[in-house]
Amino acid sequence: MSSSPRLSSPAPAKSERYHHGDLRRALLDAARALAAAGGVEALTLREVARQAGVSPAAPYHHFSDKNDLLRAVATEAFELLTRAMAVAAESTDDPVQRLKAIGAAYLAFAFAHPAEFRFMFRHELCLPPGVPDPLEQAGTASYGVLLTAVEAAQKSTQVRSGSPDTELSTLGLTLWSAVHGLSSILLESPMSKTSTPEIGQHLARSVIGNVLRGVLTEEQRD
Amino acid sequence: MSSSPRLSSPAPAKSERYHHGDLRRALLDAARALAAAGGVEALTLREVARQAGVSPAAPYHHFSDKNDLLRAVATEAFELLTRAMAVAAESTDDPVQRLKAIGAAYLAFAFAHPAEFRFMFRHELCLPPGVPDPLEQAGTASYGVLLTAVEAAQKSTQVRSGSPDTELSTLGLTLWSAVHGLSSILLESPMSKTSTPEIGQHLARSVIGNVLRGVLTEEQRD
DNA sequence: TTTAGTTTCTAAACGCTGTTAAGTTACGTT
DNA sequence: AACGTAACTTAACAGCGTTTAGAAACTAAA
Repeated sequence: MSSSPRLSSPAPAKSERYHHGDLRRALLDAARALAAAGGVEALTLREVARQAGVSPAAPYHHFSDKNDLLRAVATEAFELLTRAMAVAAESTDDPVQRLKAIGAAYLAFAFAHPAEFRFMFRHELCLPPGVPDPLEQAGTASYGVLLTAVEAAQKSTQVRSGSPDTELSTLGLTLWSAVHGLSSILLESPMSKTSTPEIGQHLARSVIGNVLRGVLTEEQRD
Repeated sequence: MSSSPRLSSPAPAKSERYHHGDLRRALLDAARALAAAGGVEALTLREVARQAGVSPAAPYHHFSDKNDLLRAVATEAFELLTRAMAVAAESTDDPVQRLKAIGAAYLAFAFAHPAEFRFMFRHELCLPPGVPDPLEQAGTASYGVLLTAVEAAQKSTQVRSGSPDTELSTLGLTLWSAVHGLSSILLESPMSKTSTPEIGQHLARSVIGNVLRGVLTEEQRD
């Protein structure tokens, strides 16, 4: 008994304990919830602390900065995106369909997490060059899923001839640009309120189809 | 003489006059300069007023809000973009080359005005739906330049057959997505410091070429 | 079990921001 | 010349990010 006194006294509610337990996790979750509810401009460090039930200075023991907190949220969002793209990639064995599935997953992520998507790519979040940057790594990992699928598609289908620029990097960049651009436009445009995720998915299929037709010889229908 | 007393007394320096003359213009210019120098986060309403040599409350006689000032800056940026795209469209008579020129102009604008480009598309700048929004109109005008060129290209070249989705809107959206996505990625990516405008132009040509190949029957080389 | 050391938090303050209210100055008109 | 209006200033408010100093709780060794 005396060796485990904690069992005798019931654990107080997290909000009443002086030491939070996992404040870092709570701060990240609160930040995510605030961004989802009111956009990035509603994401205040003081409000995050308030939601977690701690003082305004408490977050500074877990994040060096407000930017540091935002960077961590963005990094986790990229990890989620990477997983979603990887799951989509495993949904089919056909390389072209796989590319379409990855693009659809990308757009679905943007619609599911609009607030995070809007600041995941902001360059001011990145650390200065030279310093290892988890956000940059997480973004590169997402891009890597696409690049792998592009490479597979290139091997299995003939790359359109007569085009000197259809290297891996250019093909991947073309696809990433098209899908990222579409996601941004649908998300930021005023018409985004009227456009449902279903419309977005349909447009994504069309846009990806258009691009793939330009890049691969084999034509594949929706 | 008495009818034009201003000529007798030399006009005092703008900074010394109580009435600024054209404070609205000065605020817009100062805002643009601040954004160009230090990004959007450096664009403070108080600093804008400081640069214009007026008190922090003065801007409120010309803009209802900080957002209102930002919206005006973004609107003017869209007007500049529209002009640049229109000029590029007139640079050639070939419809496909015209599309490439417009895309290159878009990317060149993004590189020339990165700070403005980064917030021109933020949806929180837009007015609530229903209210006539100059920013939305200016953006639609830019898009219109592209749509007109796409329409011309569709008439002059055969649209690739067997694709049910190659309507005007989808084609335009595909091109806009690809070019906008590429601009965003090049601008926001950490590698953007190393990528020169020339590299960007080259990538733009490749990406647009890839997309056009998917959309139009006639193949045209760079 | 006490003690020392370290981590995690609070309280209070700083300068900055966007914004508003009330008062002042200059302009345009009659 | 006087008045009404528009453009500005001064002063203040709450809220923000951040820092400093100190209190509280956990950890581990004596």
